[in-house]
Amino acid sequence: MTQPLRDPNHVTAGGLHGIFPLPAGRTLDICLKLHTAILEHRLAPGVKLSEDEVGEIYGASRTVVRAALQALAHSGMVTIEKNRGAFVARPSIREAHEVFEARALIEPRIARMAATTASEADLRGLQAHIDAEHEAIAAGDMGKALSLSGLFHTAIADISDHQVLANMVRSLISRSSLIIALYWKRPDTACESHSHHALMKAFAERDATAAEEIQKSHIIDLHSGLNLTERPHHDGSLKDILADT
Amino acid sequence: MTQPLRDPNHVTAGGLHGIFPLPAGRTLDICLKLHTAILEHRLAPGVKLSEDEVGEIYGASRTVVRAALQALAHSGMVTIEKNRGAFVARPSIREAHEVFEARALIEPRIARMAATTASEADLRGLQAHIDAEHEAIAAGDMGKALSLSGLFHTAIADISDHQVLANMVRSLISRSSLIIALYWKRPDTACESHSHHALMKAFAERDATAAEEIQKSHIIDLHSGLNLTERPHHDGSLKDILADT
DNA sequence: GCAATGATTATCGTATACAATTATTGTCTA
DNA sequence: TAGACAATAATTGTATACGATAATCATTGC
Repeated sequence: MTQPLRDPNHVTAGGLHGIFPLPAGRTLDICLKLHTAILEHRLAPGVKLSEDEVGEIYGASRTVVRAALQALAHSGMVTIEKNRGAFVARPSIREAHEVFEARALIEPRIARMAATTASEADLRGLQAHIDAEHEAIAAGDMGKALSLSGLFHTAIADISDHQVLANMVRSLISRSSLIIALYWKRPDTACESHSHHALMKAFAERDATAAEEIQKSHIIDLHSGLNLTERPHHDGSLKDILADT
Repeated sequence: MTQPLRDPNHVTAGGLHGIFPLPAGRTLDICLKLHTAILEHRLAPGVKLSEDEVGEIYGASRTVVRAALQALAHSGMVTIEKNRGAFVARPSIREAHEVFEARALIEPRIARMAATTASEADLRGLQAHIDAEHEAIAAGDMGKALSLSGLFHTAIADISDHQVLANMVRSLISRSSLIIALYWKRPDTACESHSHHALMKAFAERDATAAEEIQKSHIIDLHSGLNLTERPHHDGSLKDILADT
């Protein structure tokens, strides 16, 4: 009988658990809310997250907000600067390369494992994920579509049943969301969802080798879809946000 | 010109930076002290880390101790249970397998990269590491020897110059220390240091492929040196500590 | 007009106090 | 004596207050 990797009262809700080893509570709530806001590109890289401000929004004291921000810093989504505060992270070009190199190493292995462990219910869940993604694209909600695209990868990680690697993947995907916000070439391209379909097919056929290779080339595609030759256009400061008007 | 991955005031001292994205200060100090204490097996898995107690030892208030414990929880060295407190983590058998599987995936790649990027100074540094390890073994300080053995792997990760993967390796090695404390078969075996020698040789010859394969089999060896069939002998509770007498 | 400098303001770092929860101990009863 | 229950003690969760640091802006001198 296998025992859980961490304590059971470490939340398992929402599907994006695991990166935050926090007991359930308001701290975890704030983590999750900020996390999804970043994943949906409603919080741009570089935006300042003042403790007082966040605390007022969510009705919590600075103590709990601080803990949440530090947790987010550990997962790489937030940068904390001494005596200056917390900001939504702004991954460098170098970090962008490294994150996608790491994904290209880990995720194909994850896909291989998931291909053998996926249940029928898992496959239906993945398909529902793809459908929701299409729906969001049709509705023009690009933030949500991108978020779901990432969540598809984390769902595979969950299916693989390798919690250590799955947590790494989750962290990498969260950072990828920031990287895409900063460096994505074609803002309105339908996000490679045909790769996701191909993966689904490999899973359905229990073809582990195919799943591994599809995932690898998919991530290399994503990597090459980035413009990593120049500094990002806007850096999150108010000046740059309003520069277009 | 490459820019640093994180903010420069995120400490770079001591060689085990990187897992703790904290600004320099007392919180980071306490993190590092507890971290090395765990790595040197002076803090056994399951030991309770009371906030008041730790705070009194290091002369800090609970606020800063709490932050340190949460940081350690994020790197997987500490488990926090709601309303019960923080404990040195006690990795399950399953997690032990997963950690070494992850290492077997990532570290060979790291070794390959390090073989091409290592400078002469890097090689001298690694050799010094090995020497220090031998010295500790000769002095009978097994805790320090084991700690240095792990630090050898993190040193390679640093040399590889891939910060994202290097941080993952650091976290995995820290957890490996706990796993070894719980599951190591032969308490007094000279810890495979001949593998480290072989790696050094591959680095010196710039043989990336050899380095990759040596590292892979080295980690598989470590994995197979664990007794992962039964629950750990003692779990940190008084009952189990005194059960032998 | 522009740059340097000093006071002001806002924000973070830390300590401490109180509330909530859990663990322990002592007592009672079957 | 073993088990259940209640009171007590200890520890964590959270809020708030104070001191320290950095950014801002007005003022002054060139």
